[in-house]
Amino acid sequence: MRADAQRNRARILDVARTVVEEQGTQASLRDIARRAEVGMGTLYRHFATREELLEALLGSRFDRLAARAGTLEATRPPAEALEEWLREFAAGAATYRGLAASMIATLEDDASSLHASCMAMREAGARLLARAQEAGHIRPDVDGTDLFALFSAVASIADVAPSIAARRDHLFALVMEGLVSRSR
Amino acid sequence: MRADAQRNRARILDVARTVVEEQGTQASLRDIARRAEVGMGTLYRHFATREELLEALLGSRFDRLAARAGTLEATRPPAEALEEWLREFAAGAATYRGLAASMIATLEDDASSLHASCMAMREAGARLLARAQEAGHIRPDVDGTDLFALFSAVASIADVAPSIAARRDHLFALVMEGLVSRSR
DNA sequence: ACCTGAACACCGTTCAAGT
DNA sequence: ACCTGAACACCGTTCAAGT
Repeated sequence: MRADAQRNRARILDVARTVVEEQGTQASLRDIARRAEVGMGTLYRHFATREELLEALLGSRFDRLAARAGTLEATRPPAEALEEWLREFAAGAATYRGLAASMIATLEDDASSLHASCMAMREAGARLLARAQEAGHIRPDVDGTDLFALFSAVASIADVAPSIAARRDHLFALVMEGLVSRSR
Repeated sequence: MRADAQRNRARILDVARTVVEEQGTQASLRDIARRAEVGMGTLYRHFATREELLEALLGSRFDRLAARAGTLEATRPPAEALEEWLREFAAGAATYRGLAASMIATLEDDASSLHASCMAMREAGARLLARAQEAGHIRPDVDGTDLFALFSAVASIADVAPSIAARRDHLFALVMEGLVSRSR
């Protein structure tokens, strides 16, 4: 990559981080280009879609969270590992406004650049879920998609309604309760 | 109201119903005006905000659901009344794509034309919740806002991801499980 | 009193023209 | 190779001009 291209790419990512922090994952791409002092075409050349930009911004976080599931699986009892992972997942989903919604969109759209890293992360969580189910802690009629859907749903609504954001943890706890086996 | 104004209003509402059915609550207002064969100014004269239009489209549904809570309270045992009402609430939230999200937005925005009717409906649900709590069926640490947040969250995510829409009922059931008292 | 549609300020996306 | 910025097709919202 040419040196000026490299510089532009870095500038765009830098500015994008700030703008997404301010406006959420639906931030204006035009605004990002403007503030990076770069033509629209340059932004599109480096990131052909909004999802490519988000992947560059967030992909490593998803990878880290996927790896984290492996660590927790090796070091903690099943129920505790799952709960801790979900706590970290929820915290990650709150990184940027709209992120939970972007992750949900990824479910349907396997052309999305966020698809692969999100799926890997979901699958890592699903393994912790399966382990907790084998240990009898979690209802057997729940799968990884249910888990992801419920936690993402609560995260995405909290993004949109600040008054609900205040009770995020409580809502996560209530959802968690619903997944726990009745007879232990 | 002048006769032509009355006709225009009716036309707009008619077309809006169709377009919102097609595109969801975020439907293009321009498109509605176009298809109603009416100037943009006319649409704005009759419905100053998108929420006013939605209220005209949906207000009576909310009122009906609020009234339904009273009926259920009078005719069914507490737990059953709450569950049935939530079932109907969830079905209503699925009327239009984006409706659950619009209702959630209403929480923060008390200037919204949907605010009053939504709040009345939520309060009706909250009364059923309180009754089920007094009967010991539902955890005491849940309030009407929790109830609304959780069910709306699941409804709104199902709007966005068809693959999740298929398991709506299952997700509602899981959430419901989380609200039920452990010791009965 | 009410209606129309152009005007304005924004998008996202594409692409001819430049270096 | 890469960049620029105008062009295009859309928005929502407002408002002068018409009837």
